[in-house]
Amino acid sequence: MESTDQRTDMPPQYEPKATQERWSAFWLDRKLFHSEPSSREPYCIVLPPPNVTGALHAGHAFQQSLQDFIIRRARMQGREALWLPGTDHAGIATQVVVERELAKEGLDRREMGREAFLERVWQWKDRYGDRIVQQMQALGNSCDWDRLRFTMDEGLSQAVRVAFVRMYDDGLIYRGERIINWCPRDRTALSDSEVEHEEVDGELVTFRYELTDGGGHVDVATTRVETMLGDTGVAVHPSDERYSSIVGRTVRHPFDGRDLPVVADEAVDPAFGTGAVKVTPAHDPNDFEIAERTGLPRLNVLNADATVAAGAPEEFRGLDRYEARTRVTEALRDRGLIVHEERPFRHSVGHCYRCHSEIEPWLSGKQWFVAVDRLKQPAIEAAEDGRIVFHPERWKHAYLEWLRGLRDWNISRQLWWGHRIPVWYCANGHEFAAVEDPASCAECGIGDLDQDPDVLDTWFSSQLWPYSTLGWPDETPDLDFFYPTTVLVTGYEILYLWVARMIMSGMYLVGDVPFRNVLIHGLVRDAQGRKMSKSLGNVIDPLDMIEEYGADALRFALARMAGPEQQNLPLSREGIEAARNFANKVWNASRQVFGSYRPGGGAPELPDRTEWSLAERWTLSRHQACLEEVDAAMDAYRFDEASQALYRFAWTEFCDWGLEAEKSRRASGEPGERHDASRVVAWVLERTLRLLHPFMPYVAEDIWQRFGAGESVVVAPWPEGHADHHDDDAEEAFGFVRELVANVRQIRGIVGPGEYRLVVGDGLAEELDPLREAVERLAGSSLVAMGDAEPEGRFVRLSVRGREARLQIPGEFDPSQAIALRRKRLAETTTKLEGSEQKLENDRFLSRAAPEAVEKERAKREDLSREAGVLHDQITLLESLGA
RNA sequence: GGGCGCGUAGCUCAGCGGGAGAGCGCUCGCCUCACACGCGAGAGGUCGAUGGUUCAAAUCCAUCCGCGCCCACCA
Repeated sequence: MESTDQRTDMPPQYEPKATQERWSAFWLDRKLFHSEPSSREPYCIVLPPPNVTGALHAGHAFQQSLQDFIIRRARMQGREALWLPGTDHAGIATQVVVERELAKEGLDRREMGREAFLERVWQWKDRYGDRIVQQMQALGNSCDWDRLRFTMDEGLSQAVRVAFVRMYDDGLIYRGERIINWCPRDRTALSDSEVEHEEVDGELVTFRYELTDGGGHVDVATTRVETMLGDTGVAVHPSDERYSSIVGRTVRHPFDGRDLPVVADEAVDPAFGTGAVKVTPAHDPNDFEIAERTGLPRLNVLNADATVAAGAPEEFRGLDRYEARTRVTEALRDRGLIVHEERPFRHSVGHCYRCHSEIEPWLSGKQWFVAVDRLKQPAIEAAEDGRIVFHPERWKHAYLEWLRGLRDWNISRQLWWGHRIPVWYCANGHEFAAVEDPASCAECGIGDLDQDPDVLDTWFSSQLWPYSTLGWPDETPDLDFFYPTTVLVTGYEILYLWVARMIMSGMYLVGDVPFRNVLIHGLVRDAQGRKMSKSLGNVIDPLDMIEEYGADALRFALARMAGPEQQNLPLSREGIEAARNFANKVWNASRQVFGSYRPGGGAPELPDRTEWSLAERWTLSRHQACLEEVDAAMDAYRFDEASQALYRFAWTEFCDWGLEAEKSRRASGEPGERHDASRVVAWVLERTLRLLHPFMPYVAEDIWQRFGAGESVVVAPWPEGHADHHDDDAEEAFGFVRELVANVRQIRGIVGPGEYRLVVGDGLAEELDPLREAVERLAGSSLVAMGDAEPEGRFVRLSVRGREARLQIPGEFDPSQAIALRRKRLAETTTKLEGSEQKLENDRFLSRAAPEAVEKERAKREDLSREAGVLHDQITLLESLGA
């Protein structure tokens, strides 16, 4: 037999760093993560592409770990498992980063011009685009790196154009002049989903419009006084009798003398404020619609940077919007038109999801929109009839509600970095969309063409991700084989921004759902549930954690908190450390096993059933239970449960009892016998490593390789269960042993070291005989049968599961001495306890102590009280031993 | 305004109709020949409050209190 000692190169502590480097290289070298269409069952996950210029954070680490757990298991289960990675160009985010870089050099993109600027962005991308990919690899992600894609690479850009043109020609994309969400800082339009609403403490100002004919006035309230510069009317409810006499008349604008009609419209709530509302069509979506219905004109009084524009009276031009607010209020006050000064008013204001500036509802000129009415119906049905399943299911309802209320999607951005809108305008006023850059007008043939200057919303390309990465619009073998993908793993924060749109576009462009399952997870927070932020100083950098504790530890810690119902996922250094300790535990269990087991060719094989000891039967039974739990949990995407089951089995069952019980058997005997005695634990270990591999691939691989059972645990078969390993008798019998041992240990802990003898009746002795060595080792006592006779000396009666035993304690033991010691300590504790109580009492009467100090004192009293209880119990036990 | 989630051991959470659990932290004893990133033994909870359904409720229902999130064209 080949007899190399697998343990000689296993140090007492697992060393993650070298292990990770070694096996990463090995996996990539062998292309174990590469996948092609085959006769196997397809299993595909597309990675939600992180920002190409971003850095890997704890949220990425978590989300990607979940995907890796899934795909590694699927691969072992014999599926053709593809995890397709990539990065996103992230329009605004990237453009802003590069603009900031340029600003350091004193450069401005508008001065550089579009082409030069884009060149700089590409340089940036080439320089930093690999960084996040390398970071993803450091996690141990088993992505098919040969298929790495980027939303602006050639193929995906082509997909964007085809999608656009198809939707344009089908009337689903149109250009229109509507109120949009404008970010004055990024100077671009945003979709509704990119606006975050926040409650803000504002002020409600009521001011007065005098009727032009001098016959009275009407008061209106607003939180945005400055927009009154753009008012073109006043609206009241049609059935509001207070105002019926002034409908149709006009009021005079105090600053520029314009006459503003008073109109009637259903949208006005008569119960709010004065029941009359100023109408600013160019700066408020509601007002825009009122103006549409009533024919009021639109007057734009803001520039793109939210300063007051030329359409406004001269005295306010050029002012910033907030400054204008103050100045307009002052001007109104000067004219005696303020009815109520500012009243505190809490209302919700939109903010840019990127830069957090206040969003300006603005009439920016023509923008491009996707009409959603025809797109959303199939997307609704796909979720309703279960072609797409949400995990947890409650997100389905959120998704459906959002879709039902969805309005047209603004997709044009006034940026340069992104997919330029493939629409051209000719000198004759024709407009057309084209996949390839045209040389002449599609309608009149003249060559004088201008391409639309805007680029598409980043999410327009992202929504194509599940199929554009597989080759769409071409009907590639990949697309045919892997689409629809199996499961999408993502956070709830982009359910609308991204997930819903992938479903809508996938249904429309490809004709089928983009994925069959959607796994929605929570957000990674710190141990106190707070968001990780630099200002709080609570950021856990996954790369630091990998450096310090190893990738396996980080992954396992992430797995353990992956409960699906949580919105917050607390990640702490302590949790990662605990996972690191677990990896080390597995490592050392292997050292133990390889101390006697000598791998032959192939995986360990179980000896014949008749040769299993009780401890082995119990271990195999527990292992089978563990396997079933892991399978059920992973099928339900419950990685917290799966990792918990593995932790419990590997540590508290396999190591603490399974391995310990076998130690004595292996300690004695010849080398050959030792090997035989290890076959069961070796078999269990090898299979446990396979179960552990999706979570802790590096340590699993490093140990697994020592069995010489195959190329790599990455492609080893996922363990099949052995239902016949369930062994209720062994569970019962060994459970009894565990309890008996625990009882003995408890007494030994109190009495102290020495020679103990566990004395049992003949019947029980016979039952325990096969376990004699294990029991003696675990309990630290020799086992003797004495029939019904009383043992000599001092002993404690034990009653475990209805069976009686007596533990004879060391002859030299002197209870009175032990009791005296305990009594002394009890007296000390009691004194301290009384002191503590006295102190609390004094503090209560004098109420002078700081609350924190009182709390601390209370905790101290609690501790002392508990200690006294424990000592008391010990004294009682010792006294029962008789003096 | 509409919807959703959460309140269980000091901390973070699992359990969701019949035994109150895990990790970390804490106390005590141990460098026991795989592991001190360890071993053994402990302490610690009226499962947010009230009422109801049930033979039985942390677990189901109702109300309330306290956190948090999402959606919404609240001037």
